[in-house]
Amino acid sequence: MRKKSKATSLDIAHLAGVSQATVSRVLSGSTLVNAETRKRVEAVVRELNYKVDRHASSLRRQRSGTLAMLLFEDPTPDESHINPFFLSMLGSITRACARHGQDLLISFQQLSDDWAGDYEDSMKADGLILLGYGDYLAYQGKLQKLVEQGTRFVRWGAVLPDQPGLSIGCENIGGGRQAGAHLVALGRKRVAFLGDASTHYPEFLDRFLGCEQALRDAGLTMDRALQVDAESSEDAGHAAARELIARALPFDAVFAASDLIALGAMRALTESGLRVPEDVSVIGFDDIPMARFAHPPLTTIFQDTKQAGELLVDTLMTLVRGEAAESIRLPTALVVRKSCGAE
Amino acid sequence: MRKKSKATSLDIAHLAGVSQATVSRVLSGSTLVNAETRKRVEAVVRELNYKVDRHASSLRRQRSGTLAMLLFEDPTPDESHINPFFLSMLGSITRACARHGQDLLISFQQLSDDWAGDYEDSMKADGLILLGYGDYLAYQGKLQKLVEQGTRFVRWGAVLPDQPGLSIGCENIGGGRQAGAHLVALGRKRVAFLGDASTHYPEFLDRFLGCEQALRDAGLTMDRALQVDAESSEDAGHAAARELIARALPFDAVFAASDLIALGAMRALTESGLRVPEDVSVIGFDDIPMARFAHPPLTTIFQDTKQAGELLVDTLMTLVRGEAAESIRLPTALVVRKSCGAE
DNA sequence: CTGAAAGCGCTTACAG
DNA sequence: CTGAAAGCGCTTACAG
Repeated sequence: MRKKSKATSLDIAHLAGVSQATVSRVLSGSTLVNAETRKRVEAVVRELNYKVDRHASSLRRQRSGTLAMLLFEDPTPDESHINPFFLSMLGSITRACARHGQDLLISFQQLSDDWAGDYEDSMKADGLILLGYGDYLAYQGKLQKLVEQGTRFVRWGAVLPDQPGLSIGCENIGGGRQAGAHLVALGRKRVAFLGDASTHYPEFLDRFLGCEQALRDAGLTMDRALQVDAESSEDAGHAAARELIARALPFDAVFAASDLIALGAMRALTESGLRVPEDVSVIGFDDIPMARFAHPPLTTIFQDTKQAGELLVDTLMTLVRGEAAESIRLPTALVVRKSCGAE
Repeated sequence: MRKKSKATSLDIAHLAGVSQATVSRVLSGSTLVNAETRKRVEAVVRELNYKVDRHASSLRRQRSGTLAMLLFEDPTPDESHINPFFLSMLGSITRACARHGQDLLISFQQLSDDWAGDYEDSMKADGLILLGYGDYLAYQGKLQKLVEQGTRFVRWGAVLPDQPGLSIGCENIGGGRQAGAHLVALGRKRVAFLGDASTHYPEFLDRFLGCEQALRDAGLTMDRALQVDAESSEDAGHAAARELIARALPFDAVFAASDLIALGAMRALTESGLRVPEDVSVIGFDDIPMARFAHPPLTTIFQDTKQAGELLVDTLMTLVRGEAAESIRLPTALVVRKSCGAE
């Protein structure tokens, strides 16, 4: 059942009556080939449906023509579930790779894995796209080492001043401000924040800080007693909201650091007899597909995952070509639905 | 900024005082190595953080150690959006590949692309996982050619009698029966079907047929005038439901061929002033993540995407090893929520 | 514009 | 158990 052995460039050369080197030149689009010769070779190539052997080519060129997308998540290493926010980037990352003529490898990684070793040193990939929430401080050192090794990578996440390597992320502070301002405009005064708000989770922290700024502009403050840690998952959101309720402090709005947290929180709120948005406004962050199906539909801060995916790949390719590139912060947008009580 | 040139097996050999061949044997886990020698080599390997060059290894072995997951969708070739049903398989496919020590390549494909050529002939992948809804009849010939070429592949889809190659799919007829039986038990008598129900879309057809059987068992019939074509998307579901309503025939239930169709249909129904589930029961198929967030939460037929992903990879690897494998049909399960009016 | 030749870094018969 | 050697299928200086 093994197929008839594949044609090689030497076979093509014989059939076209040229040297193997010339076949290679034709296929790599070299200009150093006579038009006639090129035609002849191309005809044979088409006829035999010949394809350049990727490994031989990569071995010789010392370039794999492949990018690796590594997903790492602290919480559930054995889960086959992927954070929907990253999932929504997958499509545009895949397409952007195709546009650059690159193949895309995808893999789950633990914090303990040797990312550069497994993908770059083994020549499997020319560059890495790092996606994943998790304790930033915990893998900062790891990123530092990647930089020292000269590994080419780009990560999605907060764009921080002294970070190792490049990031594509969104305007988390700006997004937080949009959320806070919306809540303020609706007359909310006691805003709870669900999600970690420490330097371990800089994206969440910036969202918190942005919201705080918006409240301050309105002469209000964020009460730290209304902040509950939560990683980005529905269950964590549910637990955090229950904890918030248990604290028995008054609040009239919940700003969830992510939509998943917001979804879990709405469930907990409803279970406790609190009405959304009548009793409490809920606003999320991300605008994942599930957000608009929530009940009530979730008002949230949109992050442009399509553009994010493209930028991630474009930036990485710039690095792979050996050119300089910079971190980028994407603007966010408020998406008003029903969960805050607007309209 | 290029990193210091990578160590090769020859470097390791020199440092360990053995031949390059021995280093290779140690790294490929050969038993033909003295325990002492092995220790010595492994120590050097660890110290230099040496990794076998993937391309040199694959070129020599004539095996890529990689599987390719090809997603093809007719409708929106330029969209970066992926059908959520396939997205939910991605996690388990990724993990299953890791378990088999295989890398996973992911790519969008057009029906016109040369799948085998681009991935197998070029040695990029040892086998293909084909995912995608689309006109079965249109690519049946293509699958036939893959078989003739000896390309190793497995697809997700209907398990049909004379199909080319192997499929992993679910019991579509059984699932259709479960849907029909549930509707019947609820007293519904005029069941509409949203989705293509022809041999071009065998999965949808089987679901239709299964539902029809369940109705027949109860002395009822499916009225073909209540069937409206729709591909698996929310917009198509919305349009199909509008078309159904426009036909002005009485119906008290909608069986959507997929959850996406059901979601779009519920929206159209509501817009037309019909209440779900009071006026019309709606049941979907797939149980995508969005289903339980729908309003009302969508009753649907569950397909085990986690197991599907594992089976897809396991079966493909069996083929890659040159062993015989078979198509598999997975059981479905009724998931009762609120959209049919049960409870 | 074209060909002969070297070499990318491995794996695996072949000898010993 | 180990080493010397061939060769996987390309790309790319080097000559002409």
